[in-house]
Amino acid sequence: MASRPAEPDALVERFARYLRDRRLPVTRQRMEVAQAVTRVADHPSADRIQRDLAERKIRVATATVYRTLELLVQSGLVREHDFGEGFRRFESVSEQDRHEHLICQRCGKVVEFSNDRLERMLELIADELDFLHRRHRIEVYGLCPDCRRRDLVALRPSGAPS
Amino acid sequence: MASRPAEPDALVERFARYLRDRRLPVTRQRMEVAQAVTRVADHPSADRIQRDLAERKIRVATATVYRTLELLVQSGLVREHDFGEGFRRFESVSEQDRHEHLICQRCGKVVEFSNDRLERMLELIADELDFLHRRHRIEVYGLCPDCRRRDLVALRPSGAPS
DNA sequence: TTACGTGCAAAGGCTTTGCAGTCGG
DNA sequence: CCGACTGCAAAGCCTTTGCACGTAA
Repeated sequence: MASRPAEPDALVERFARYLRDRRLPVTRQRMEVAQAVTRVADHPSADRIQRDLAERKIRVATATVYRTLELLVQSGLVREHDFGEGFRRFESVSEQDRHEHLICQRCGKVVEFSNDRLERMLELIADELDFLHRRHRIEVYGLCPDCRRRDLVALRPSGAPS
Repeated sequence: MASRPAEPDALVERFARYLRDRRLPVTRQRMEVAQAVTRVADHPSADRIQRDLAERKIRVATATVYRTLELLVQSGLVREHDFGEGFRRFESVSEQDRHEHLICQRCGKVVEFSNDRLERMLELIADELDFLHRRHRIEVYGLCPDCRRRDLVALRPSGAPS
């Protein structure tokens, strides 16, 4: 179900092409950030991306990380999310791959799912209300299988849950 | 379709009861903020609420607005939204009233809609993935009828859109 | 060469926190 | 009275901006 991120190299390559098409410099930093977005699993934040690069001894300034992410989003190669955590997350998009998210409220894990009927319904609903549908997002918050199980176990021994 | 906010007085009253039940002080500021959330249309931000109160010559500190909103959210009487604008919005909830949002990307207008099938589908999908569904949100971004029309008009006269 | 990018640090916008004074129950 | 709240200002967090220097093409 859940889509794997686009091949890192594929995204980097497409980003490079995007930049060249616009006569924009293809810099080391831009390529590194693009690569990190696909390399780091689970919808990384800007900070997470920067730390991933740091671990690999690649120093890129915070401002550059943000500026590059903005370019990636504009290019359509990366999707931006706000799960209400106080910071944004990013995710590489392999085209024609629409999917939504389940977010675990306990451990923060993010799982993807897709359902065509769901997507189409929203377009219809927008249409009925005379809205021009451009994009949408669907997020389900709850407990992932692991945390859900852990909850049950925690409840069993004695009496009341916290 | 779109639900009207709960009667202001109803919400204030229920909030007061909520506080009393927990032996928490029912203060003037708390009641004013609660009232403002339902009075101000269109999913106000904390700032919007504070300014609404200021216009009515009611001075409530920013911190108090935020602290009260947190209580309101915890009480379940108010829903919190993050439409990715860099700030949060709030909305009073008249119970058993589940609805989702259409957000105009041009003028920021927010329209509500509800669709039971949609809601149920998400519960089913979560279930299939062994997730415990607690809540979800669905947001459609696009152009409201007005802005959509304005766009057409703007395109008609001569050649290219801006 | 030259426009555009990068790093750095400072500034910004929203939200939270610490603390002394105040007030609801 | 006492615990909880309020206002105020400062601090926090993520993100953006200004500017001098560096670099892709």
